[in-house]
Amino acid sequence: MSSDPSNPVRVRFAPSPTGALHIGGARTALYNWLYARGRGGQLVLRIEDTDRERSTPVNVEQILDALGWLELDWDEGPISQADRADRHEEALQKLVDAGVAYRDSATAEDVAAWKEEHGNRGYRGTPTDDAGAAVRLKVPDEGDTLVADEIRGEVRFPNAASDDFVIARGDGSILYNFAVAVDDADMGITHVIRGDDHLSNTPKQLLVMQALGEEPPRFAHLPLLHGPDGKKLSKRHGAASVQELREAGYLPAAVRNYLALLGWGTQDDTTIMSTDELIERFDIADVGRASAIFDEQKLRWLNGRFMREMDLDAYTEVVARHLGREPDERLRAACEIAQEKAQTLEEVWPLIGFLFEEPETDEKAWRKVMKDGALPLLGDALEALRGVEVFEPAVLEASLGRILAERDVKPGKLYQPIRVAITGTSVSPGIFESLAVLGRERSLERIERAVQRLSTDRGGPTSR
RNA sequence: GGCCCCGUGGUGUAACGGUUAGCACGCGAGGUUUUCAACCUCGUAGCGCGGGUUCGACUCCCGCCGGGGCUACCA
Repeated sequence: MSSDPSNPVRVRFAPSPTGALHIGGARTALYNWLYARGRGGQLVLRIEDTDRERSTPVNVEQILDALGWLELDWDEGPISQADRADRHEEALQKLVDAGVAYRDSATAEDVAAWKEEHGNRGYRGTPTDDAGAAVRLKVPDEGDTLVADEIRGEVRFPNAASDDFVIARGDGSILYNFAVAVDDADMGITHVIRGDDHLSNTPKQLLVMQALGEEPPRFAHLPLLHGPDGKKLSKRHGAASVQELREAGYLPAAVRNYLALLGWGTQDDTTIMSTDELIERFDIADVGRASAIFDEQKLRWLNGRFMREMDLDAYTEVVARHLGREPDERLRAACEIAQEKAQTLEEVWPLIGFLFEEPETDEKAWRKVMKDGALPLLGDALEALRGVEVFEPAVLEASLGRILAERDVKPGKLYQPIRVAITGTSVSPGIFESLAVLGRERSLERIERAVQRLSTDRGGPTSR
């Protein structure tokens, strides 16, 4: 686990630049980061800003933003591939001059035809002088290209089955498998940790590095992530990107913990870990080989654990940021009584909203709770609340408790009507705490209103 | 078609050539309780299939089945 300071670990992460940071990509980034941090190295980003084929808008900012939210830090690699063009051209020329790459005018159809004739073998082209032809790398006919994968072990790819693949288009622009190999070498990348879908690309990149005479990095290919239906994870599976996770009210620390556990586990069954502990314990060699399904339920649970363990100031802070409010005293008081109940930041407001604005009454809850007996009990409650010395939970509990004894009713008979009266719903923080934070004046107001409505309903046509 | 990867309960995982196959989420039951949560207790459910190797396979080998990836002048 020790790192050689003269040869620092540099792991690189290359997210797809076409949109939001996908959850699978986030896990890859996290593993890269944990591994780098655990070795005293750094995470290096390589983002392609060119996407000519699909012509989708490239959104680098969005990805950097998501990584920042996850609280991962990085070293910026080449963001603009245009800036790398000279270097790519140079490497390409070197290979052509050395005769390990050659121009070939064959088109995709030509290659298909060639395979028709030669069977399922790797395509081998015919060198041409045509300067407008694509450049292909020569792949040996014999032997295997060996990928020494940190997770999969040694994987062999027979060279004979591999095409002389195109590394530069006819117009001179270079292709991905060539560009990454050159960039990784130039950036001094020591480890490439990425999705399984790149395993088959690895021999190509290895071949390029070999031809260039560069020392290849170590590779680790992670199992892919799928949605609950077993299909590739996508939008229709709910939250599929880091941005959506943030909007749903998850905490970065919880997301890191959860993502780390998606493909990796500890031998002693530890589940909840701080990020320092993750860094300490994580090793890429321990990552599993089977693809995993992203299931939000466990994330919710884990997030709830993290939220409950925060200290009140920090909690108030993140809640305020999520709600776009000021973390003032009132919000702090609201957070205090709601903290143990919410699993995500999104769930906080429904619990405390009644403290900030007039609640809308949940009619279903009203009908369920405002039954016979509610009216006189609410009357008693009003009286008790008016007469109470200080509006504090313990005092309120004692005072309202006396009504229970006098009337000989179960607690729910009294507390649920009060709850619905002041919060509008049957689900809220503790009733005494809720009353205390809401304050005497507004509590009385809302209960009076409920009493009024109850009285009216009784005499109305809907009563029996 | 060719090449490659993968297969432990519903989900994420742990372990091991020999254990009653562990833990967590979920789910179910009970407890606690002013609602909902939280918390506590108990429970539920798994080694894809078939051959080998072995005294003994979830574990090693082969085949099959199933899932996935690559097979672009995409990244």
